[in-house]
Amino acid sequence: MAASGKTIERLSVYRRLLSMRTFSEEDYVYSHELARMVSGTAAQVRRDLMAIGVTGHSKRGYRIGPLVEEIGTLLDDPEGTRIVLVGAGDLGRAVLGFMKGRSSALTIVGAFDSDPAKAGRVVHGYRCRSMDEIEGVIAAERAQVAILATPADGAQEVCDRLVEAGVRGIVNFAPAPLIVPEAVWVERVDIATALEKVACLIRGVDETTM
Amino acid sequence: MAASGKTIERLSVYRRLLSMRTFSEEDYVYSHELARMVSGTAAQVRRDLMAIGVTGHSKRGYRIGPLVEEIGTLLDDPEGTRIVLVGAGDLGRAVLGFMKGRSSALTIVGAFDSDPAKAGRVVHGYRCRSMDEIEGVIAAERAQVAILATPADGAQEVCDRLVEAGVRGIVNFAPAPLIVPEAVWVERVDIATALEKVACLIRGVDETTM
DNA sequence: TAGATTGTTAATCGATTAACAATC
DNA sequence: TAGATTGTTAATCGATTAACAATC
Repeated sequence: MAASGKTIERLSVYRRLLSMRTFSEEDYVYSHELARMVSGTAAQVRRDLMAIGVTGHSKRGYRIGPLVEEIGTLLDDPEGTRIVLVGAGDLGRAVLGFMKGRSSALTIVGAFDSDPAKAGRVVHGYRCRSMDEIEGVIAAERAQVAILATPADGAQEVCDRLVEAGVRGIVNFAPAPLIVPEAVWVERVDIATALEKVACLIRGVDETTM
Repeated sequence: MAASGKTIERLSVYRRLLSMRTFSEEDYVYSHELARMVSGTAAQVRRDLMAIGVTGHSKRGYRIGPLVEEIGTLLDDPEGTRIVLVGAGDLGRAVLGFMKGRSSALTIVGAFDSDPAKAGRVVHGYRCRSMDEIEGVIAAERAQVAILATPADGAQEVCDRLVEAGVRGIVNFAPAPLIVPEAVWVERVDIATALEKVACLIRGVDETTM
């Protein structure tokens, strides 16, 4: 029941991996097979699955069907998660493309941009709206999550509006830290930092290997 | 000297925050100020700065100029990091937009797409090339890092080519885990998982607060 | 049976936080 | 001085890994 953030991330990956391939009702997977796929350890996989109460078979491993279903019980809100996207630039467009035709558990209920010129434009099947409408849409659709794909400038201001309007979770692509009330969860996706980290770590690897 | 991955991430954020505002040679910052900006603790900031050997002043805090410079000494390769981008879809475009006119420490030396129709097209000032050329460009430019912004299908195949061509670090946006030799560092940026995690955690928060 | 895998506890590892003497 | 901050060690916390009895 008490699954940590890391466990949740890995469960999400397990599910995606298992869903990518078609499997029959009778297919099983071993913990070490899942581990190899995610470059982890079998013990960790078993612990993750223990956290959601999935139980395996000591000779055949875990039945894939029930496993995927049980991950869904943890990850997916049975009433669905409704998401607004702010920022219809390249990144916002990429996210919309990602979402199009994906799981019904996550639904984009509105895309917004501060640029009035973008209002009305249709991106990947989603109509871009003016920021004026965002509070109304969040309320009407009961959106719980926002994706912030704006530049750093003004990100905090948008964030404040989102929180005020009732959003409880934010995926933040803006290269700026957000200050939010404790009840709001912010998941940072920091592309610039990811790049700098890789550039730095491959230098460290060199030192160690030399 | 021995900075962990987490410390490197935070140092990258500190630097960006400090660089965003203009400061004079005489400006100082306290550990608790930096901590508040990143929603961390002052002790953690001091530990991070200790790791790069930066020393503060017991009454005024840390001088910003030398601090930013010292972070650069750790993060930036003095000879620069040359990066190839694979996948010129929405996401690849977003990354190119990000990089345009940024720090000289990271340079995009080539953008590639498997779609021959995209070859020759110019995106954010970068000319998109055919995948046939990628090994040549990596060798000629001595590119150390690749950004993988392709769909999951074929990501592993592209990855293998990159590694074979000499790339030692990969920022992986493709929703697929990559199998690489131990000497290659993969930094995963998983948009789908970030969304699922937020959607899941805001439910958990509810339970705890109730 | 023999062999391989699960479920789970104990041991390890690493990172964060608390605490406080030293400093200005 | 009094008060606030740094530098650093010790304590805590959490997550990962190792280990192994139970199971098939």
